[in-house]
Amino acid sequence: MTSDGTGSGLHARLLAALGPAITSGVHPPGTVLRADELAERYEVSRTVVREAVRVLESMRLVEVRRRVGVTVLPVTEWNVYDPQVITWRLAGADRPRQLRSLTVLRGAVEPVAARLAAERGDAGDGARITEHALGMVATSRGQQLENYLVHDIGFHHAVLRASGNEMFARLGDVVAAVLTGRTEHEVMFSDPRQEAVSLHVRVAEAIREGDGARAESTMRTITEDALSELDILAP
Amino acid sequence: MTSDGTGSGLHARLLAALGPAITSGVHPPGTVLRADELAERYEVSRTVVREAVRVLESMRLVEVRRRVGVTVLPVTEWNVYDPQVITWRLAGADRPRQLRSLTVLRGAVEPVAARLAAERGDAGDGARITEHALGMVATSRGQQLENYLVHDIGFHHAVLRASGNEMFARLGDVVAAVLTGRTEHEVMFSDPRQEAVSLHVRVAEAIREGDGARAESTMRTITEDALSELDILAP
DNA sequence: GGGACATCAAAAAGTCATACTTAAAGAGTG
DNA sequence: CACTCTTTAAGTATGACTTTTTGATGTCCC
Repeated sequence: MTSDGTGSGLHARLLAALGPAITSGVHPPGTVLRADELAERYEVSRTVVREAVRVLESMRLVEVRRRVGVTVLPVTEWNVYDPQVITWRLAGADRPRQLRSLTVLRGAVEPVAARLAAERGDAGDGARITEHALGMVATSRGQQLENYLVHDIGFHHAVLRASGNEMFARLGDVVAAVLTGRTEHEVMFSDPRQEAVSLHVRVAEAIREGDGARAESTMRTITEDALSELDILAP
Repeated sequence: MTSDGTGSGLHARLLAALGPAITSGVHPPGTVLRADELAERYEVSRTVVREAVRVLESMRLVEVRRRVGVTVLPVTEWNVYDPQVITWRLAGADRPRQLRSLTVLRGAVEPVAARLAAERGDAGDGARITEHALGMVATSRGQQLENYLVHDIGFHHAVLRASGNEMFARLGDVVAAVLTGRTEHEVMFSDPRQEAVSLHVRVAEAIREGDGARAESTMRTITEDALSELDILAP
């Protein structure tokens, strides 16, 4: 398996070249690419180009019409929930905007997910969530950011899954990407704030106790903090 | 342009056959399809099959490995935010479950979107939203469900766009699909409830006045009503 | 003369068949 | 148990041909 986005085949490699090129604005909306030209430029067969283009089309990054070619669509058309598109955009130029959009989305979804987890989750869910919250506590001091991140991601993932809602659960990867990005790129030299850690523990408690309202409001504090943190970094 | 999902090319038609077949469980997870077999069954060339399969792969409905074939992935892998996947699932057997997931998602997102619309939206946004709310009022009596639906969709779409958040805005189509489905399939012989209509008007007012808290809580009432409505229909 | 409509040719994607390469699962062997 | 070897199905390349669409050319009628 290829751990990064780049698959094994030529089509996947072409996709990994074209996708970021489009989302980063190298080929701005309205640009028309011709399939033959792409085949020549990237030294692959038309077969390969067609497959990659079909995928871009399904992501609504491009539209392909006969006698015209492959036209890059405006951002408003893009399937911004597609994991690949999210990855490409997070890696590219409008990373800050993307990070903000996703954090706002988290702010809408995670508190509700926490409430549902408290109301509908079973003991196993509560245990998993608590386990990660405690893991965060254990790794919150002494420059163990990597391990802390694992538990942070695990915590949010577990809550989203425990909500029992499929759409929420699928946002786990998005949250993971945001948290990872924060640790990697943004300023986070020091240990995480103890206040943030304790909020996670309190969410876990509320969920275990089945207290939906408290789980929701506490989680809302967490997501609001995440948003303010962004505002401080990029006002 | 093809008004329905079925595109013009053979690959699109094959996709429109395979996608629903997978999401509806005709080919349950774990099923292995061979490309050659598909080409024969649907009487198309391997080129066409490959293009369709590549798209299914990018939706994470299938995984394709050499020497194995095209394997249908478990539901937990599917890109459930992909508009096409949503459409297919709404048209298929697990429509009720899908409708519920989406309605819960609406319940998380729309109230927050309404607050943001009130806090950040401009006069034009307010005007558009109000226009649709009034349109709902005007069409709420006398069996004008079709026109009512147009304004209902327009209202929610306008609020989501006015939120200024790209991710929220992209959920407009999802909401439209849910509302359309409700009108078409579920019991909705009679005129809409006046109470629901007036809630929309009040959200519009709150947004125009920049009252984020009121916009949020009123919208929350709307989405909670939508959820209870589902509970009544499918407990 | 000018606008509306029909016709036509070129361009680029769409489709197909074929030949060949490559990776990997599974059998067979030491 | 590890190693090799065969077989299988996907991956890639290419050439020939079809189809759609657009923009240009041209014609007719007002």
